[in-house]
Amino acid sequence: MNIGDAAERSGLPAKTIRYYEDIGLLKPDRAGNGYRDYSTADLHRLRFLQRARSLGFSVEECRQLLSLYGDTRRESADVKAIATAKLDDIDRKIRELTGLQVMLRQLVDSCHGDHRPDCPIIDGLSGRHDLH
Amino acid sequence: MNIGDAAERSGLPAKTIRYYEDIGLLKPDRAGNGYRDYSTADLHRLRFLQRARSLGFSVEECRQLLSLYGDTRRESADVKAIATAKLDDIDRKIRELTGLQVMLRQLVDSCHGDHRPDCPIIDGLSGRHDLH
DNA sequence: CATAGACCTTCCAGCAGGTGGAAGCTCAAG
DNA sequence: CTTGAGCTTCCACCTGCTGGAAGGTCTATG
Repeated sequence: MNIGDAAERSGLPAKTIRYYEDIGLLKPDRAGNGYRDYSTADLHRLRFLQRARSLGFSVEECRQLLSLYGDTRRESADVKAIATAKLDDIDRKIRELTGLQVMLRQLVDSCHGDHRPDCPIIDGLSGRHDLH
Repeated sequence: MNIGDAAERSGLPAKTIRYYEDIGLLKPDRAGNGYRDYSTADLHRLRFLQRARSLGFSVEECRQLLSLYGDTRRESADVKAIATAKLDDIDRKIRELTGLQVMLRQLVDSCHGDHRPDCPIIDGLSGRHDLH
């Protein structure tokens, strides 16, 4: 399978697939004409990467997961540890963003948004008033 | 005030402060010895940057906000528009992360996390089962 | 058989937003 | 006078791609 098909079937751009090969996440065969030739196993790896990346795993985490993926003697607990750490990250990010949301909402709501030059958002960000 | 003090008082690393100068976000004076000399106005800008960046504004958005900040004839509505757009971004990010959280939580909860080699997380990420 | 256009290849550059380190100057304390 | 902290510039590197140039290849049509 050519890279275009692999791209379409994995949901990843061809550029990204070549990049993943560059950094050693997969090594597809080459056809006689020099074109990359993706097997169904390669396609599995690509789909795995697409999902894991979109779930917020870093490329390095994906690399770890892929090495566990290919290892039939791996322990389920190893994988769970990575996923659980990621879940903690996500929890933290949501909490941070929610904090920002509250702060920014306060700023926006206190702004009259008209033609007067004074603006509570600018004042708030400049630290003239304490937002906490 | 030297860069070290400015760093401590603004909450930004000295490296980052120099970087912000490089990209034209501020232009502190220079003392006779060549050291950067930060005024209280500079410090305001740095604190502004620290807060705005931590609130998720991009550097370019900060640049816009700073130009509005210094412009006494700016319209409050301009600032409100930027902040409101940012709030939408944050809402969207929180929704996305919450989606990921649900998915990943399902995977982690379905994983027995023991010494057996089969692992629902790997299986889920590899697309063998549909998660939706 | 020629040619057009879609596909593939490699390589090089750049994006955001910094961070790390080397080499060298300056300042304050003892 | 020396030591160590702090400052300077410059250059490279980080993540995770993305865009583009220059060129080879494949397929359909005339």
